[in-house]
Amino acid sequence: MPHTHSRHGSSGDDLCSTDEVKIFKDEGDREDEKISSENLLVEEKSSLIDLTESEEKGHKISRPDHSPVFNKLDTHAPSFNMGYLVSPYSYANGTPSGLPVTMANKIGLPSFFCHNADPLSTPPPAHCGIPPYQLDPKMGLTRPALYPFAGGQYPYPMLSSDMSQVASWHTPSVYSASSFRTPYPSSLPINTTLARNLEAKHSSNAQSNESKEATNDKKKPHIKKPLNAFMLYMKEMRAKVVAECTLKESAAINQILGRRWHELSREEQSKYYEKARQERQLHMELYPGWSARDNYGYVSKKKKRKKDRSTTDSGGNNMKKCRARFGLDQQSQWCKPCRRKKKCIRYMEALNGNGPAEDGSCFDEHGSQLSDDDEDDYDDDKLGGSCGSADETNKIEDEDSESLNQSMPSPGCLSGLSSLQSPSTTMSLASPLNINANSATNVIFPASSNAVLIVGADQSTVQQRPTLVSTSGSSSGSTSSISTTPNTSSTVSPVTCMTGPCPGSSQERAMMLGNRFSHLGMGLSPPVVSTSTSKSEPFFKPHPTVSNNPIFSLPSIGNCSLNISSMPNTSRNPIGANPRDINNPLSINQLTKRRDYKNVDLIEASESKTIVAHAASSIIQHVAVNGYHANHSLLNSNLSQLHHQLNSRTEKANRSEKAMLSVSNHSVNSNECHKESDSQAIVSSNPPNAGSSDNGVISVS
DNA sequence: AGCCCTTTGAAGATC
DNA sequence: GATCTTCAAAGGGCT
Repeated sequence: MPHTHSRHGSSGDDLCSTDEVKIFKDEGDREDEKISSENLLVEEKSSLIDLTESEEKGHKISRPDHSPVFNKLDTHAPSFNMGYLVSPYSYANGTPSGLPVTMANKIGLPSFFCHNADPLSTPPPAHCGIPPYQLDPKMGLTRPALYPFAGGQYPYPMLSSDMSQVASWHTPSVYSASSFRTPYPSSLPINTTLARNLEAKHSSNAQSNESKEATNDKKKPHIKKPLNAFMLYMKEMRAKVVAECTLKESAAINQILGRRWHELSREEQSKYYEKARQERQLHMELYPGWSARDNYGYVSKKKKRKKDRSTTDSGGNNMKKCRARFGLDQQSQWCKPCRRKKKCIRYMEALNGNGPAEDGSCFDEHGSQLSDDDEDDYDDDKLGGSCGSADETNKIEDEDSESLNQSMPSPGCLSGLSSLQSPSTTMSLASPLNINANSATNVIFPASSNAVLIVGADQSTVQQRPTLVSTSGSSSGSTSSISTTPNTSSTVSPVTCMTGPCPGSSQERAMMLGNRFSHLGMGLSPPVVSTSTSKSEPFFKPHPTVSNNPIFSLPSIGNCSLNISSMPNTSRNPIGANPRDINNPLSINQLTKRRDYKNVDLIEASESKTIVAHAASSIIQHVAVNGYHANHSLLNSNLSQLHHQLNSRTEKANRSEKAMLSVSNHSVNSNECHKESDSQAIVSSNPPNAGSSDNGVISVS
């Protein structure tokens, strides 16, 4: 039950805060719920009966005794009936309380149980004459249940046979049906979980055993989780957004919805929290023994299986290299490299897809640790990047002399890092700032100062790795992202600077990259204290002040005016930082299109990127030493030069890039979805002019 | 065909 | 207790 006191007590500015979210959570003890319910009624819901309260006070047994719902229905306990049929809660805004839409749908409730079915919003007394549910083609039982089950297989096990109807036990019509009042054997399990419990209690009972077997035999119905507030909101608003927008991709739509969710007023959100709470409550009532745990692994069963298989294959003895596989006496069957003491091709092929890093480059064909000398042999192969696996990641720290080129630029490495991210903190490096980079690939460019540049890159590796960190509109179609600290939120720039002591050695850099890479994603500084005296500090300001940092409000570079500071500071994935961001000029669709250009001039692009990287590095160094000033002439001029260099060197590449960008811009501009708020994050992305700044992008922002 | 992406929130799992 | 992980909806994109 919502704690309204806190709801009104908190500042209304931060709708996104977790605290506020919790405000609307009913979770918590039912004790608390009872205690606070009266206040709630007074404050918000005085006009409506707090049926939950009555239910809890007079009907608290519903869950503990696990008694079949039928019994409850049979008794016509008002509390129960109303508790189920009419939401015990009303909305603060006066919206008639009804069963949550989804649950109502789920159980086949007529539309008047839906919150927005105004004419019938107030449910008639359960005993009143009500059109048979069969008459309602849409909301009746005939409609597809929200929780899909095989024909007539309403997830409520007890319903089983006839109780596909029970789906309708919530419906007034059924409720009034005489057949429904037929006492249902109380011994029948309410659901599988409850069945398990009951069976446990009566394990000695043969009958119970039988039913247990039957339960086991029967395919366990999948009871889905109740929808949370946001899910309910999405469900309700998706169609609207789709109608408003030309977007069809759910990922993009979800971004919009996510943003709008945060823009919702407190009251509006509370409505959905209420709905969600009701959903959960109803869900609890419907499936008393159900736990979210029951669904764990449901989605990822296949993944797990896959994983297990993979683990078994790669980690088990099945994956042996030639020597271990065939033995010394059958060297004729060894692959050539093995015979030459090089990488085991068979082994690698078997690993197929796991990336070169897993080819066991640190191990010999016997799987034993290699000495450095041995490793050198393998280096000759140049088959494997040094990144991508945990082992390799660790290696970065261990190998002092390993060049960053080996340890960093590999997309495989980045990909591996990206796999560490939390979905909620996923931030792609693809930035709206990166509109024009030719980069088909990227590079983590180690600046000699406090900066690390992420710019264009070695392409040879990228080509083979569809998933990679994308900085400048990489052709990577996958969402390449880097984990960031949860509280970080800003748009990444192609050139990411890090606060903190400059790693003087390659080891430091490697460690920094290895250990702090997650901070790079959004151009945010890791929680490293920067030297306060450093001139470069303003340039490499840590996250909290990122919005005030000049680097995030760089002067426009050519036609690419950057105004990152105006971007919404969402607590999660910043809009625009994501390739799938609908505001991102390099949204997924565009990235997808970009793929068409990916291989066109890859070499030229790569070459250009190297130049860019160096140039950007110089700029960074300069700024680090001399400090950064908005409209920094050096920066601008260098960028300008950079741009021209790029123009001249990658003219061909640019042509295709521009063509693509034109499409991209068109795509973005044609997106009617951008409300004012939505467009906040849109970086001005004018079609690139031939002469100015389309490449500026890389714009070291 | 099946997974991915993307969002927020709830809840279980893990440390 | 804090953090991580999974799942819930949706549907186009991708493999």
